Amino acid sequence: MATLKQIADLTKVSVSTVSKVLNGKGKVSEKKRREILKVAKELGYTPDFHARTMAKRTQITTVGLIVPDIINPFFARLTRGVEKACGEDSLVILMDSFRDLHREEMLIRNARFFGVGGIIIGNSRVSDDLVLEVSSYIPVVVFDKDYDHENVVSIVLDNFYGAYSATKHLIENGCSNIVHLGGTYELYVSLQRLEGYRAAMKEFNLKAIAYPVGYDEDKGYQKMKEILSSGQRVDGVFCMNDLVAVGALKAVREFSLRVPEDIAIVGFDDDEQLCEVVSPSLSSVHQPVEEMGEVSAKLLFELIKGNKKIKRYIFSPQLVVRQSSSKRKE
Amino acid sequence: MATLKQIADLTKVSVSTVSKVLNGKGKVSEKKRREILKVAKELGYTPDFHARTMAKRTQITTVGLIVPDIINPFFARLTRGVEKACGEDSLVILMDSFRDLHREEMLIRNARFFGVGGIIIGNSRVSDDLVLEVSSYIPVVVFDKDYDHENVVSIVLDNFYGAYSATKHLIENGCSNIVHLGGTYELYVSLQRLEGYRAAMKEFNLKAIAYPVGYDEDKGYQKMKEILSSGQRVDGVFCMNDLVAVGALKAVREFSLRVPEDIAIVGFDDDEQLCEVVSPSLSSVHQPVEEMGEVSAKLLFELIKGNKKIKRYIFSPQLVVRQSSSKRKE
DNA sequence: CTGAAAGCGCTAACAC
DNA sequence: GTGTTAGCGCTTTCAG
Repeated sequence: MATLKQIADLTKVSVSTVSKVLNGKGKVSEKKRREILKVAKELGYTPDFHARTMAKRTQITTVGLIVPDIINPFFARLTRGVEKACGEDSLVILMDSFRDLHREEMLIRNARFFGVGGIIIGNSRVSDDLVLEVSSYIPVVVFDKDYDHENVVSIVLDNFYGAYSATKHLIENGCSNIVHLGGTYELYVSLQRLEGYRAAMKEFNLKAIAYPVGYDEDKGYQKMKEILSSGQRVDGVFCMNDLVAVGALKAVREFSLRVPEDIAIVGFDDDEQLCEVVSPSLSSVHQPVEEMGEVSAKLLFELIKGNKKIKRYIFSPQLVVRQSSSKRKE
Repeated sequence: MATLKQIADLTKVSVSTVSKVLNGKGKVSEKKRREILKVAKELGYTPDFHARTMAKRTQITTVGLIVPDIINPFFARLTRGVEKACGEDSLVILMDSFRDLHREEMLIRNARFFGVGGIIIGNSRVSDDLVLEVSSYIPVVVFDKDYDHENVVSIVLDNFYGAYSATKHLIENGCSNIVHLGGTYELYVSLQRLEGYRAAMKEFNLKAIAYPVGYDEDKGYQKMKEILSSGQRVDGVFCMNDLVAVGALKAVREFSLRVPEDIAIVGFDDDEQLCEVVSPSLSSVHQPVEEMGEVSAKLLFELIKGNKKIKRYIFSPQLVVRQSSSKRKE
């Protein structure tokens, strides 16, 4: 790597003169300037990033974004949002844990050695201790869970409301035997959605029937098949996420039942790529993921700047009605 | 930010002693060591990344990964691969151009000021001039196109072969009136796939009928509807990508034709999330994207290390047969 | 054991 | 106009 000094030696001037020319500052004779520019180009000179940020006061802040799985559209969208919030003067260092919790903790713990100004943890499963530990060194943004530490802000989605409105929608569209295919209950998010579902059912004096199912298509498929085989009366299904819903949809079709006429289905997350491709298209509770990513980055910048006022930011999900649950008023 | 000097002052020792303790090097009296560790923790000391990389010889190499759209599963997978290749000692700076060519060029041009060791350009539309310009400063890995410059290596997929084998597969499964819904022909990739299709058709003395259609679902849907409305005989469709194929599938279903019995369909890219969710599931030509990402990172590291021997790396796609084109032998 | 000193590459006063 | 100097925060000889 070419350095200022090399250029200086080659052109018989001082380092500072070279620096001036290359940065277009101060006055330098046209002759030297030409010579310097020429040599710099020949050498393919590129200023050393680290040296420069050390010498200057003004740093480019880099944010460490830790996701469990960049292939998952949810996190890809989140990433997009974060990227958007980083204008010209911030960089995103992406760290994928490949769904390995151990690796994830390692990444979080090491992040501070990589010169990031702060980190965004796009996952709700991190241990509280780790968050607290890391936040004593650098600002942290986390999702889905509140922390009362001055270097941490959390972004939460109103899962309760999302589940509530999805369930209510099913009810208002004529369903009365609505089951909930939920996530495993050790996850906070799953519990909140379960509660939202229950609240809506209770409000209309309907019996809540919920199963902890899981998070992928097959889980939804298997459980739904089981339910239908058992002869249990069902005319509506509210699912933990879109994948589970797609699985349920598959099972319903196998039983030659119509969606939404016989059974209406609503998912959660609103992965458009998925919801609009299946037929009938799937109604789902939309999370403003991209916006959430954008806001998390902005809040991180605030934290880095020293603004300690913000503790959390709540987003409201919104139901997107598609074919799988509409026109069902009887 | 706490510095070594602050700790040194507070503990009445020299900077170098503090450095030794914090790095576990050299011999330091137990008493001082304790004191230093204690103060360091209190201050929430974190070594300055830039200062450290400057002082040490051993740098963490960071790779700049430029993608047009991280939400697109193709690029998400590519990113995954790159991440995988970066072990403990490399970081990925992700830069999303949001499909804005102008922004993309800006990102590529600026990358070198961010201290990256090299960049991977996950897009085939960049201008040759830009690639050449940037590669005079830092190593570059590009896709789909060859360059004869010592600081550039390219990763290419054998699109011709992929298209050829997909088409041949359709023929061998009993199709003879096979149309190709292709991409726009200004894209190199589209042309290669078109040629592969043609080659296979020619080999079996069948008439090639190809249309430049585009890249999204709606394009495939519209064109297929048009074709079916026209009464043209069709029993097989080979599409530019999976989205187009899904669109075509939709159109075929609307005409109450069976897939694959009446019309078999094959896509390209093998986006599993998509292919396995539609029904019937979609056959597709698989690109080993993740592996491509991994290899591109590895080659970039070679380039950075000074290995100038590798110029390009070719990947072979592989057909994945699913319901939309199978069991059709008559 | 401990610390002074040099230096990584660059910037920014401040002299000349 | 141009060069000297003093750091930025850290690591690493090398004396003591």
